[in-house]
Amino acid sequence: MMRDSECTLCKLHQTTEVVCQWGFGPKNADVMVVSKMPNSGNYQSLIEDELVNAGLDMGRVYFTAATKCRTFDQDAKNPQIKACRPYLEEEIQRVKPRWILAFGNEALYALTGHSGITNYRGQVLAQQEYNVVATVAPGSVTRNPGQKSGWQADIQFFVSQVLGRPDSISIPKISAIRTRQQLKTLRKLLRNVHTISYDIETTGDTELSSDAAIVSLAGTCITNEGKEVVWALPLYHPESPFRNSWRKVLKYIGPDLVKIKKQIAHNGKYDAKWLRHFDVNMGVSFDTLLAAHLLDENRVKGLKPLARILLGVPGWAIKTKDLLNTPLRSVLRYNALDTYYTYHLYKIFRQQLIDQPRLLRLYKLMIMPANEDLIGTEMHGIWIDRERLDNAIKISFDMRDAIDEELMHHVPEAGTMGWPVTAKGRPVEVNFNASNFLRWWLFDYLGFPVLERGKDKENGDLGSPSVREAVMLELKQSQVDHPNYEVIKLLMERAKWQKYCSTYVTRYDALRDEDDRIHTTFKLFGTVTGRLSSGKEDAEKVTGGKTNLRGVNLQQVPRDPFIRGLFGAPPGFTFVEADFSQVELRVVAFLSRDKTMLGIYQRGEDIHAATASWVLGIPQSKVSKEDRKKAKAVNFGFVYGMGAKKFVSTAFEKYELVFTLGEATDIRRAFFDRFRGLYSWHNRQRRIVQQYGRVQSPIGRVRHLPDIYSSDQGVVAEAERQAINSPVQSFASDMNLISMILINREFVRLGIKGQCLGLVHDALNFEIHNDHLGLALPIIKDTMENLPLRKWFGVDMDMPIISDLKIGTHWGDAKELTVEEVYNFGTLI
DNA sequence: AGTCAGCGCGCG
DNA sequence: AAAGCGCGCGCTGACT
Repeated sequence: MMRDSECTLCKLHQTTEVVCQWGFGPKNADVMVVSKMPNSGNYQSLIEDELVNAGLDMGRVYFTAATKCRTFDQDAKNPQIKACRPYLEEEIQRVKPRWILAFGNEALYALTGHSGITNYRGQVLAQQEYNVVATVAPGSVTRNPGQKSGWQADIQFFVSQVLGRPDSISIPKISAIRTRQQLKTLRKLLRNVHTISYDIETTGDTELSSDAAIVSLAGTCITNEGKEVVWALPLYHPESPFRNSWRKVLKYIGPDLVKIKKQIAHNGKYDAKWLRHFDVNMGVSFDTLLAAHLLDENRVKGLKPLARILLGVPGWAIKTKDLLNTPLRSVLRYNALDTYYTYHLYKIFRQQLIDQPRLLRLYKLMIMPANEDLIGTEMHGIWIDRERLDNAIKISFDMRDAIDEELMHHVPEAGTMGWPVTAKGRPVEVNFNASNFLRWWLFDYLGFPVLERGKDKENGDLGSPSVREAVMLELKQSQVDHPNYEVIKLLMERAKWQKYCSTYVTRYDALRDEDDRIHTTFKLFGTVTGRLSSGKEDAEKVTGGKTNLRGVNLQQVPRDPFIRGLFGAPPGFTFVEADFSQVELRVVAFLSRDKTMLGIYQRGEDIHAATASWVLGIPQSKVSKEDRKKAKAVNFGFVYGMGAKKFVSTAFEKYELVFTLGEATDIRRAFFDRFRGLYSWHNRQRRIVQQYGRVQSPIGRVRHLPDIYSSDQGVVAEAERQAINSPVQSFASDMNLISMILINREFVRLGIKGQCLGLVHDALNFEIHNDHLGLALPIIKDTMENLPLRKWFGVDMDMPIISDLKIGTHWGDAKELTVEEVYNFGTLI
C-alpha cells in the first residue's frame, strides 16, 4: 500500500487540506513518534525539544501520524482511525521501529486498540514487534499547562527505556524467608530495627470475606546500625512453606513488627486494616501516598508511577488479581520491591515536607492522625437497621414494579413500527431506564417533543435525546394536555425508586456484614481540595463485578428519611450528627472581610435566611424552610462565580423557580452590591493565582492551578473560580477533620464509649453509648466550636463557629438539640 | 464476559 | 462572549 492522495477510506478527505500525508525521518529509525496527525511546526518542535532534552538523538527518530489527513478542527473518531490503520501498519513494516512513542488518544488507539490515555500513559505497552509508550498530546499540554510535568516525565521515561539507561536505584538483594530458621532470624532482625517500610499482598477484595488471606508480607528495614535489609515472607501462597500455618507465623512475628518505631507504607490504611483484622496491630507513621498528595494534589499517586518518575526505576508489575497462580518467586520479588521503593520515596517526600514547614505541620498534626482515626472508623463500620432495610427493599421494588405495570399500559406490542433493535437485529426489551427503548417510546411513539440532546455521536449523528430529570420537569409543565401526560409523572416517580433499588437498598443489603454493619473506605487523597471521598477501595474497583464489593459512598446517602433512616446506632447506643453550621460561608466572610457578611455572623444571624428575606422582600421571621433552601443555592452559586444564565437553569432544575435572564442578572448585580467585599476578594484570589499559579487555605493547604497559564480563556476562567473556591472548601473540610481528631482524643482520654462513623464534608457522625451521651455531647460541640487554630497554625478565626447537634436512634430521624439540651443532657433525661 | 465512555444523579 | 466548586457510582450501549 502506498500513499494515496485520492484516498476515500474515511470521510476525513472531504474536509482536509492535505489527504494522506506520509511521515518523515530515516528509513532505518529504531524509534517512531506517532501523533494525532501530521504535526504542525509548533508541536513538532515542542516534541523534538523534549526528546533532545531527554537525551535522544534525532537521527534515529521517524515521525508520523495516526491518521494521515490534516484535520485541525476535528478529531478523528475511532472508525476513521481504523480506516487509516493500513497506512500506519505499512509504515511500521517499512521502518521497523523497536520503540514507539504515542501522543494522544488517537495514536494510542491506532497502535494498541486501547482508549483512555490517562489510564495507559507512561508505561510500556508491549506489542508484537515493538514497545509503545503513550502520553497526552502536545496540544492538550499547551491547553492545560497543568499536564506539562507529567508529560515531560512520560517522555523522559520513554527515552530512558530506549537508551536502556542504568536505573538510578539498583535493585536490592531480597531475602526470601523460607525456613523456620530464617523466620527466627527475621524476628531477631525486627527487634533491632527502628524503621520499616511494609506492604502485604492479599487474596481478595476485602479482609472481611470468609476466604480472605494474606498471601505474603514484605519489608524494607533499617537496622540500628543503619543497614538496609529487604525481606519477603510467604504466607498463604500455595508454594509457601507456611501455607497452612500462616496465621501462626503472623502471630509469631507480629509483636515485634508492631513495636518498630517508624512504620512507613504506601496507602498504609489498607495494609493496616488487613493486618489488624488478623490481630497484628500495625500502624502507619508515614504514608508516602498521603505525603505525595499533600505536596501536589494533582500528581499521579500510584506507587509505580511515582517510582518511575521520581526514582527512575523500571516497572515491576505482576498480575495482582491472580496472585495465587503467580509463581511465589515473582510474588515475593514484587512485594519486596514495593516496600523498597516506598522507602526511597519516603526519603524524598520527607525532605520535601521538611523544606515546607507549613505542609509538614499539616501532615503531622492532621493528615497522619486522621489516617489513624479513619482506620478505626472503617473497621467499626456503620450500623444499619436490618428490619427497616428489609422493609425498604420490599417497598422500593414494589413501588417501582407497580409503576412499571402502569407504564406497560401505554406500551404497544413488541415489534411495532420503529421499535429499536439490538446490534444483532433483535427487538430490544422494554426498559424504562434511560435506554434506546425509552427514547423511542417517549419521543417517537408517544410523540413528546425532544427538548435536549446529548453530545453528537462519533460518526457525526445527533446525540441521543436527553431524558434527564430537568427535561422531564419541563415536559411535566408544558405537556399537560398531552394524551399520555401521566406517563411523564410516572417516569419521574419511577426514577426515584429505581435509584433507591439499584444504588441504595440492594447495595446496603449486599454489603452488610454479619453484625449488620457497613464498611466504607474514606480516602484522604481523593480530592484536590482536601475533602475526603468515600467509596470502594481502589483495589476493589472491578467493573462489571456485582459481588463482594465493599464500600458504599456514605457521603451521598439520600436525605429522604426513607433511606437515611436505615442507618443508625445499635441498641444501647445513640446516633449523633454534628454539623458545622454554614461553615463555608463563614469562611468566605472570614477571608473576604465583607462587612455585610461579617455583620450577619457577628450578630448571630443566618445568612441563608437573610438572603431569602432580602430576595423575597419579607422579614426574616417570615422566611420558610423552603425559602431558606432556595437562598442557599443563590448564596453558594454567586459566591463561587456563577453567572446569571446558570442561575436561571439551577433555579428551575432544583426548585422549579422560573426567572428570566434579565431578572437573574438583576439579582446577581444586587447580590454583589449587597456583599461588596466579595468583589475585591475574588479579584485578590485572581491576582494570587495569576502570580503564583497556586492558592493556599489559611492553614496552608495548597491548591496548584497551573491551568491559569493556559492560552484558552475558558480554562483560565475555570482556574480562577477554583482559586476562589479552593481555600474555602479546603479550610472548612480541614476544620471538620481536625474536629474528628480532637474529639476522638478526648473520648479516649475520658474513656467515653463513642465511635466516629464518618465525615460528610462539614459534618461528623458518631455512635455514642447511651450512658456517655451527657459527657460526649458537650465535648463534640465545644471541640468543633473552639478549634486550636491559633495555637496550631497561627490563624485567628474572628468568626463565631457553630456546631449543630442532632441525635436519634437513626440518622434519618435524628432531632436537633438546643444548646441547653446539649449541655444539660445528663440532667434533662 | 469484561472494558470503556457518556450520562445522569446522589451528597456537601 | 461566557464560565459556581468538590466528589462516586449505576446503567446503557458499543466494543473486543
